[in-house]
Amino acid sequence: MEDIGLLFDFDQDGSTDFAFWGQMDQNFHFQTQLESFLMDCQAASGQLSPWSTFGCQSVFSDAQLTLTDLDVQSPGLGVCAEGEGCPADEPLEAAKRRTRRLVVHQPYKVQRHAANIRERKRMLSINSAFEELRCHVPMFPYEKRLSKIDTLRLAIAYIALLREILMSGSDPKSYIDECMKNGYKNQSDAIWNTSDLTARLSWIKWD
DNA sequence: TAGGCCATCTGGTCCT
DNA sequence: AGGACCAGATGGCCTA
Repeated sequence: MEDIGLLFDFDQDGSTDFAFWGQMDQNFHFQTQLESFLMDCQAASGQLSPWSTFGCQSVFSDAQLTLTDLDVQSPGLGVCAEGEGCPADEPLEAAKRRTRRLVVHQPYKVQRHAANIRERKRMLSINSAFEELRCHVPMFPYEKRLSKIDTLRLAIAYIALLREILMSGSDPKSYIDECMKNGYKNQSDAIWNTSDLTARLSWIKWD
């Protein structure tokens, strides 16, 4: 039984986009396992842009085994070595050809890469939440994308103002107009410039 | 060119 | 033990 690791760099930027590792014994059916894994990758890549193309390069320059080893030990796979001018097949085949098999002498490295990938996915989900939040805070039509910190601060100020409107029981539009005329005094300590906030709200269609 | 913003990597800590 | 979460470090990109 030996450890193997597969590292995928789909966008060919030199960093690992997906890692897969496990143990392999004599009965290990490499092709089946790899195909099923690549199907997972394809499914995942649909959600995790920018993984749009398959192009794999080993990130371990000191890999102990190469595609030649893979060829010998998994004769059914039909892979060819880099630079052999393989025909352009569908992405799955291309990925298989470019996949590197590694004997993991550095299990920490592989685990670290897997952790990096998870962290990247986590950050992607946070960023998508920020995008969603940006859609719910008042923006000027001509305004460029808000930074994360500005999005948070504006959201805080916006929520505070909405609460005040609710508490006042008055019509939102006239409340905003009044704020524009007299200057909005925020009851909270929101960092966001409050006159800027009311100006933003004046763009909102309240009916 | 400095400063702001961001993505990524990394190691530490907490949680399941 | 492994994954989630977090914060610090770093480097790239953009803008004033």
